Amino acid sequence: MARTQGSHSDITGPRIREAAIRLFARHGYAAVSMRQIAKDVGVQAGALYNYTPDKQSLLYRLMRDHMRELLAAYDALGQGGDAQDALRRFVGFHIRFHLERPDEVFIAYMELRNLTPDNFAEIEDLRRKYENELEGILHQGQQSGLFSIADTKIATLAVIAMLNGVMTWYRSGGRLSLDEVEQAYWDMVRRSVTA
Amino acid sequence: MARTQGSHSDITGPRIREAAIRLFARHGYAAVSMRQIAKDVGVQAGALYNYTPDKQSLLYRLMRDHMRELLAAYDALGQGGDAQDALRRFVGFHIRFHLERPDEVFIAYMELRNLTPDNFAEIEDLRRKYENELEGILHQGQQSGLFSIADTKIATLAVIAMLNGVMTWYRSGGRLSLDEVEQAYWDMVRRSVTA
DNA sequence: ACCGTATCTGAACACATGTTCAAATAGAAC
DNA sequence: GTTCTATTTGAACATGTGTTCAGATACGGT
Repeated sequence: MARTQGSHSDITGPRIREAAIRLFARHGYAAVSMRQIAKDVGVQAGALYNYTPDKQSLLYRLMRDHMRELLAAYDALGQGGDAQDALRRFVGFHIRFHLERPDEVFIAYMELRNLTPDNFAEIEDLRRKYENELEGILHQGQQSGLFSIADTKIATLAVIAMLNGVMTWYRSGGRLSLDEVEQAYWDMVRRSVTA
Repeated sequence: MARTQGSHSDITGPRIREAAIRLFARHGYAAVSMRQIAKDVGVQAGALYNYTPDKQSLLYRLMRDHMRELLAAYDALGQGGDAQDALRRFVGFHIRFHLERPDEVFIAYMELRNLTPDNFAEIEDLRRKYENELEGILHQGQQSGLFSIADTKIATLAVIAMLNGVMTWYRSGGRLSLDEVEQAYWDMVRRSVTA
């Protein structure tokens, strides 16, 4: 026995991605075996190697694609307005983008230590690019007198950490709507940097 | 060959703890084997089982003890002053306590998913207790008109997330002193909740 | 000096791991 | 209908996993 019905690269490829994302997010990269992923897809373990050279690359590509999507989506937002407008745009974007992909986000910042040094460096580079977008906003607001920030680097990381916290508890259909959550975080972020 | 020179429960026990903390923090619970821990201690894998019934309990006790220490240390801080004083005390305590134990902290919130359901529930209970301390402060400040917070539950988690961010970047001997870091975070936290 | 016990070793167990590959087959192209 | 190739299987490989345990040994008490 070998090739099964309905087998095709266009189908199996994405299904492997989806299964890996779900399983890595749920149990962690190290705790998930190639056989578990294969079983979830409905295929034997060996078949996975038509789509990834090894387990490490599977993780790396997941994270790399996620970070690229993040940067591309933020870029597509466009610019305009003053620093406060830009900050508000950033907060809203960050919350919504991340809540739409909880599994990818979880992986992207929980599995960094399971990347090889080379892969780690590349992902870190992408992450830095995103942080720089926020730091640029804060820096500009500080220059123009709109914000009052002791250290823009600290503030950047503090704001991102604060926003990331939303993923540890928010569940759609819960007590608060997405708009209410966004409003609450925006209030806190705005006040934490405003002069 | 068997029992080696200088072997004693009082020595090996703590060394196993320390090795497990370091290795779990560095590579993750699932990626660290009992043999690696044993090698780090300078002992055979079998010897570990004089100190822990199994690998899971090793992780659980690490996290449980850490959370208990956290709660005990915060309790020992004492009370007094208004909500703003209490909040300042909380911020300073949280930053300092967590920066003193980066490995334990890392484990305590990265390895939750590797706990059995029972163990997970117990750790979550302790974490909740700690969060309630902060929520109490915010709630009291809101009642007394000192703070202006839309939702104390969100604010609690946002503040803790913000403070936890410090551990992702702070290194002693870096650009900023501990006092400067504490001051910067306190400024942001205060402004984010103050009326 | 001897004994008893706490402590550790080393080997073993059964099973899981990532990865490779010849052989088998389903679907596309003609 | 035949051929060709992309795709999958199933078995195998070497190594690693958590855990157990009989036997060996060093230390504390007498």
